[in-house]
Amino acid sequence: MQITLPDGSTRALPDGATGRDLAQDISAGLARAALAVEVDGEVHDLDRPLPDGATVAILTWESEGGKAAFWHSSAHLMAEALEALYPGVKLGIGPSIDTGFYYDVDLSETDHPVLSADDLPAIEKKMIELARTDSAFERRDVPKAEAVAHFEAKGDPYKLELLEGLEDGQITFYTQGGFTDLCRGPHIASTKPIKAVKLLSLAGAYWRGDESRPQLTRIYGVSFPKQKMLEEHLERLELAKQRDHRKLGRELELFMFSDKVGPGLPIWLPKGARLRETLVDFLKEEQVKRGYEPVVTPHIGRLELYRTSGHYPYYSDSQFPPMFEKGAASGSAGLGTEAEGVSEGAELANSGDGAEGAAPTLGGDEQGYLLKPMNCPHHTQVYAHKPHSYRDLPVRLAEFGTVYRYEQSGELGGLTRVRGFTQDDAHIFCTPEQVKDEFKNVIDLTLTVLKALAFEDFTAQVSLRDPANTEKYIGEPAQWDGAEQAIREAAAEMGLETVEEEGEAAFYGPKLDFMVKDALGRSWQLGTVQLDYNLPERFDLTYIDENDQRVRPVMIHRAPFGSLERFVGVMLEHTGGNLPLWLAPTQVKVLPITDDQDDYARSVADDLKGAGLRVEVDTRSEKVGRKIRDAEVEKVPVMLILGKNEAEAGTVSVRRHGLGDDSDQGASEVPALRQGLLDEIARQLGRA
RNA sequence: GCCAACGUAGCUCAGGGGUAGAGCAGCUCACUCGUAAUGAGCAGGUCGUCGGUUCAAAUCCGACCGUUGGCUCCA
Repeated sequence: MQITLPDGSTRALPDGATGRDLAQDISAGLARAALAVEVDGEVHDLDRPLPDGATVAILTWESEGGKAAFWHSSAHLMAEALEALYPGVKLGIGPSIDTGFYYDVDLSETDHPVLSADDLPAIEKKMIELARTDSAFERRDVPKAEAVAHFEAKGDPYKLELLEGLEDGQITFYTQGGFTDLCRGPHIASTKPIKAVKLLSLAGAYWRGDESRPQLTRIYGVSFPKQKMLEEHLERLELAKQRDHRKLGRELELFMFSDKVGPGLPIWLPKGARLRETLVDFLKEEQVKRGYEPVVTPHIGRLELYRTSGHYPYYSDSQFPPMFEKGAASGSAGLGTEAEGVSEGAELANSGDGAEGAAPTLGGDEQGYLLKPMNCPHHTQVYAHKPHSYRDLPVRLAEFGTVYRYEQSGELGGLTRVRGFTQDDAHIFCTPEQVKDEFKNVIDLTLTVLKALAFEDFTAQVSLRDPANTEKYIGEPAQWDGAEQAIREAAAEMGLETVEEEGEAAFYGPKLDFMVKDALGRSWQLGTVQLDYNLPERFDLTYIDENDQRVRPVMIHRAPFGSLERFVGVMLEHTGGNLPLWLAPTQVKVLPITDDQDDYARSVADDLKGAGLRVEVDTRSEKVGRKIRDAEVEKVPVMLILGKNEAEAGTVSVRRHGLGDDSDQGASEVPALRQGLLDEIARQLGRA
């Protein structure tokens, strides 16, 4: 038979040859490294016969598919170890993931129902012991009835439930050693290559991700073909922790949290506020250039506003409970408008079944106020305050609006998931024909912002309707087709590469999201551009078209940063806290060598401050070495070292963060330095 | 919210049934110094909160508060 390799070349093999035979045919080294094969795009076991005419790639540890097979096999190995250590354990699912593998297990009927981190080393040990037996992973087709009988005998309800969703004739078992699992595969050939295992963490995980189902114990782990690779992996995890924005935020004194203020409510310290304001100023300028008009709206709004928008009470479990006016008819829970009443409401929500239990009532006519969970309802009122002509459109209303959402306590984390945050929000009201140009305008803005921050590894995702389920979306199908096409074209014309995801659109419109990964590899959504057919309808927004007809505008929600909090968090992790000059809270630190130079240092600082730079002078009674070290630790981009020579010559000696001593000792003139820094900032902002 | 771990000085962490310890940071003094930590002294904590066990609790138990990882990667 003929097999095509990824490079297009072909090879003739005897009928019934397997992936292993192919690897062997290419080279003995490849055969040793081979973990699995990719046959016409699908990953298979090494020892399955290859179909004639297939395109086949040999997968090693270096490929994603190879790693996936390795880790998936490691999950089975862990399951085998668990069965050996904890007889009676029931197994959920155990896939490979991007960073290793996990298995969800139910230990409730074993003699060790609660697993703790202390138990993990024993499981690792057992896994290694089992791996050394060099047991083959054997695949077997199993009739459904036999599979059901197998798991009934074993008493495993989870596997039985999984079987319900599978067709007879498509069911396979894999066995290694004394362990057999329902599994589609693929697997590596044997347990032998699994040389190093580390079980990393334990977590509760609801069966099938459903809170109403039993909670299983999820064990996360990672494994490698060499001990050294595991050590390197653990080192990388340690290094990633150094870049954690929570650690950097504390060390650089950017932000904090206070138990007294409340969980998930970040407090910006002076240096963090400088950073934040710099970001805001930059974006405000870019927005003005692009035709946005700033507006300012209150932090609360009547419940009626949110009933009209549809956010209340529909999303009430993700909102802080409403405030009711004193003496209002509904005061059954005794909530007043005073601060005490409000915080008590929040506590109620915390101990109850979400805010629904906490809200005094959810009656349809309650008068009261809601802390705003988004800015759009307010902005519709700005648009609605006067009639609009098609000649006015698009109307672009921008506000750095602080919003509050009652995230579940377990969801909170650093600056990436908080309960109070500021969106760089804007709402564009336009005609359907303008949608494409508006998307282009927003993409341009977003790319400008990401470029100024040297963000390169982000992905842009276009979220489309689920074509199989069109009735759950509001608006005309033709409108959707047009809009989805407009987004695609806008992205293409702006040179933005996108991935498309069907079924990820909101019910009210398609969207374009910008996603990035944090230091630990978790994915976060930052910027977003969302089309909305819903709110203009609900608020009865209109404009008069050229035929003197009242028609609906299209609304676009957009936030290039998403939230300032999350954006700063992710940016700190990307830069490791080494912020670009334009953004650093302290841009320049002046370091006089002895106090004889203090006055000169202050005069240099004043000169630079006059040009708008953020400058500090270190006049402590310390040696320069110490002053430099502290400035380096604070990650100040520019240090100016001033001694007797500089003071006499009227020059400065420049040291850049992270670069050590530079060669121009004492050689820079202050005006040239000042201009150089200003030019550098302009370049970073794309304004050179 | 649920599962697991954690919570000791501003930070990093040690200790552990007999009422607390280090380094750094801070303050004072001396030192006036040329590219990543000058020295000495001083001060700083009701060991997250509340309750229980005990002659005695930071230590053991419970509840609560908070932090962290996970609960969306589908045999």
